[in-house]
Amino acid sequence: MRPIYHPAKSDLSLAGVLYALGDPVRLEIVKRLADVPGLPCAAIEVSVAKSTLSHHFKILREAGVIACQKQGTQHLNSLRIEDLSERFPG
Amino acid sequence: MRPIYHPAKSDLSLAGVLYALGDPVRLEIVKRLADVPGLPCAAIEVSVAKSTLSHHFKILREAGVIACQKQGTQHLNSLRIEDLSERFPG
DNA sequence: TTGATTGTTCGAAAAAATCGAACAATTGTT
DNA sequence: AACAATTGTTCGATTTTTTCGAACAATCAA
Repeated sequence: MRPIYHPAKSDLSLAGVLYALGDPVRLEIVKRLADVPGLPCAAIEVSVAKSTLSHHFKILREAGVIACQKQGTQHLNSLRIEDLSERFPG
Repeated sequence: MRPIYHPAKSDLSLAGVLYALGDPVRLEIVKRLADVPGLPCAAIEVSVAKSTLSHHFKILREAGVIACQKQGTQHLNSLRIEDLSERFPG
């Protein structure tokens, strides 16, 4: 089990973050996480295959929008709000 | 010469706008237009073919990020800042 | 061990982006 | 008018990205 990769705050790019947010499914994920932090992937009901959903989480994670932490069989996700607002004020 | 299509303010979607902004070339265009409103397409120097650049402007236009006005042979572009900030406060 | 749960990886199919060439509209020049 | 120059769009082909289902991996519980 390798550790899950997360980019450093200084590595986040605005285009990358906007790209990650610019998909209806991923935006929905972010909205849900904004309301309820710590959700596992499976708690998001969207109409895509689970492999696609996994891909969307990866995009969000690698863009620095969310952080992911393994707990048992599930992955708990939360927004990196602080990092994002410090890196891109406004 | 048909008129150029622009979506109504009420038709703008957040995912659509973020999608339009989530590309390095389009983000660069928006940054340029934020500094200098009224630029024609040709005034943006980016490393893509002009047909691709035309496509990027179309994406931005149809997402409601920019407005386009024909003047002679060129198309003058500007940001729809007011519409965007009213539609998506914050 | 066996089965259930949660999520990832893989290869193939579908969708979107990119390019160059051809085209269209307008302006200026002869 | 005719011609060329400028600005941008449209077209078809190629490349890249997204999506899916199936197989796989990791963890927990009985």
